[in-house]
Amino acid sequence: MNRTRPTMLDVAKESGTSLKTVSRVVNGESGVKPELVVKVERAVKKLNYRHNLTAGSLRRLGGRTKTIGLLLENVSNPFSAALHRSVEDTARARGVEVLTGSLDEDSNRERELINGFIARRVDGLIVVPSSEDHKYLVGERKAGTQFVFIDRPALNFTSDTVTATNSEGVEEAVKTLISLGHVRIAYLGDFEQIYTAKERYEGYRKALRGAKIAFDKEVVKLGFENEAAVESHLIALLSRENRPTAIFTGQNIITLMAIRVLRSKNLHHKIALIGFDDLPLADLLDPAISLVTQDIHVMGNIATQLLFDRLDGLKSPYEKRVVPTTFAQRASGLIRP
Amino acid sequence: MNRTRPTMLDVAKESGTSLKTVSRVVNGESGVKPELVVKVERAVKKLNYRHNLTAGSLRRLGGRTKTIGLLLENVSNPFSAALHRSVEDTARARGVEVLTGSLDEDSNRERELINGFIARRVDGLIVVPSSEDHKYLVGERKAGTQFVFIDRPALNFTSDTVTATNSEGVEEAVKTLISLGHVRIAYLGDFEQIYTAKERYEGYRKALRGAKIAFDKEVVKLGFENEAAVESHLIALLSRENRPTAIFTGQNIITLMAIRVLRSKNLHHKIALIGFDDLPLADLLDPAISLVTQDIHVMGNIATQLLFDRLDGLKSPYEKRVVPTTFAQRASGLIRP
DNA sequence: GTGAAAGCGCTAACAT
DNA sequence: ATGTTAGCGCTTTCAC
Repeated sequence: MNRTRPTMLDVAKESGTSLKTVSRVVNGESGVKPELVVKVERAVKKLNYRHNLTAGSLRRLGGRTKTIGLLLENVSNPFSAALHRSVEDTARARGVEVLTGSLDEDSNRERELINGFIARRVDGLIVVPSSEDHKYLVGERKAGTQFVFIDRPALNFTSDTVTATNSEGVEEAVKTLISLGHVRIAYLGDFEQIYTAKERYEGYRKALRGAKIAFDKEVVKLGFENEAAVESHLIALLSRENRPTAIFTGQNIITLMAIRVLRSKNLHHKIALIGFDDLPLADLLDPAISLVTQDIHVMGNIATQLLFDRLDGLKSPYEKRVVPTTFAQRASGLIRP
Repeated sequence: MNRTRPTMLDVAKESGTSLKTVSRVVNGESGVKPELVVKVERAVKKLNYRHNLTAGSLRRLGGRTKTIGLLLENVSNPFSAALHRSVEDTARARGVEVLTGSLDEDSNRERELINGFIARRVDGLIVVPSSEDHKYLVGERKAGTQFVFIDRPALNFTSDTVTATNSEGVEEAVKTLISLGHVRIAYLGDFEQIYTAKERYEGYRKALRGAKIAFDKEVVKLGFENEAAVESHLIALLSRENRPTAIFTGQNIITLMAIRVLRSKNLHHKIALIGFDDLPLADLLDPAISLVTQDIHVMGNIATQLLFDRLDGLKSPYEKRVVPTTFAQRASGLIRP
């Protein structure tokens, strides 16, 4: 516990060289006589020396720690977890480690975590934002910390951003429902404050407008406090006389709930359903569930690469990268009115 | 980019106090006159000062960084992701951040990541191990880094460990199959080198032994190179004349494949299936899938707390905590031979 | 090619 | 209650 780790000076003494030579060897710098390299390496092994990167970053020009931060909605949801993996893979190739945290749609938590990560001097941050104002980051960027936003753009803060074609993806899917003859198409999504929720909802409205279907607010609901609220809303919706013949769900938890409720009412073969975001096993359900999905791997990869480009000094205008969604049409989306 | 962040000295000058007073205020230490606190806080705000925790840890007794490392099998698989979240929550309550990494059952990757995290001077590590020998950690622990193993124990390295009742959980489930009259019960699991795989398989054998059912190696297979191998094995298994009447799958990807293959052969209502590990939507499939699941949240919480206890100086013998599994019996596990 | 000295931003130890 | 000084382990700078 209290024994302190050996330092470069200890290694220098053990190997009969100097501090600086040890530093050169440990950092793989060229221009050290091979026999000294061997001596140093022997001493490193003997003393079980471990380089202290954090001490080095203190003096190093630019102060880089080779650590980045990743802020997700919730590390345990499948979308966040997949994003995490793709960021990790891209970072790994560069010897960069990643600090992670869950924001739970809480703007205070966003600020706390960003502060916590900056206190640990991450080189940059990849953020799925949970707040509605990011101008507090201006000072951080000036101080050298880079930011890339993913899934949702920053607000009041121009920055590199990677998003999906939320609106277009939904529009395409809803259009297929319309082409099957559906007119009363319900839409259940997240609160409009959430960028992706707003975009997806916009796609739904565009599809209706394109087909000249009158908008019916009775079958639209945005924002649910919890899963139970989704459930009771669906039950009410399906109990109406003039119930919808198709449902579009703008998020995976809502989709899940819709599957459950349709089933419990034995309507799963009668009412069409298309959801946004992937759902494991969706193709094995009866009926198989139609989904609009995002290419998470590509999104994470682009975001991480963009962050590294900025850290490497890229000075071009901030980029808005948009990654196409995929429409997996399956039986639940092919049910006719 | 190149502008350097303000330091405590800058804040001291700006506020007309000294370095040490700023340090006291920033660290929330008591015994500073309220008016000085105000002055310092004003200067902090004005200069946009951000405390540098890594610099502090260099001099601080014990050298703690308030950062821990978490090594998982793969951050994007549901088990790892859930574990991650529970560790994060427990760590958050203490102001500790977490560095994460995926090992992919690769022992080299385990050493690399542990070295990388130690180079960043994490206070401790929570590890789902992927190697077969951990005596290389003895020196690290002596140097002050603490370790807790989760899901699987360390080898050749005595340490705190949190595991589930793998064997007992499988035994109970297989016994219910036997009680329904099944005799030819297939077992498909992971390679025996993986601790949990071995334990689960042991539970299967115990259940057979207890019922005096002769062991039949024809229906047992441990270890698959990839998903396709699982699939082809299952197809062969189910094409036999004397095919099994029930299947136990020791891991979620194998369970998934079993669901798919049974369905494609239209045997999903004829052959019983029970799997290990949770599967989202399992209760919505037809038939609903019986599963033996782990209480991941509890496991992560215990492991993290144990790590903090050690960091706080707990000197008692290393603990082996075992968390009970749960058997969710559903239709697929109730099919009779 | 190698080393000595200074100093990164902070906390510890010791004044005052 | 506040300030001063040394030094954590490293990289930089510059001298040899």
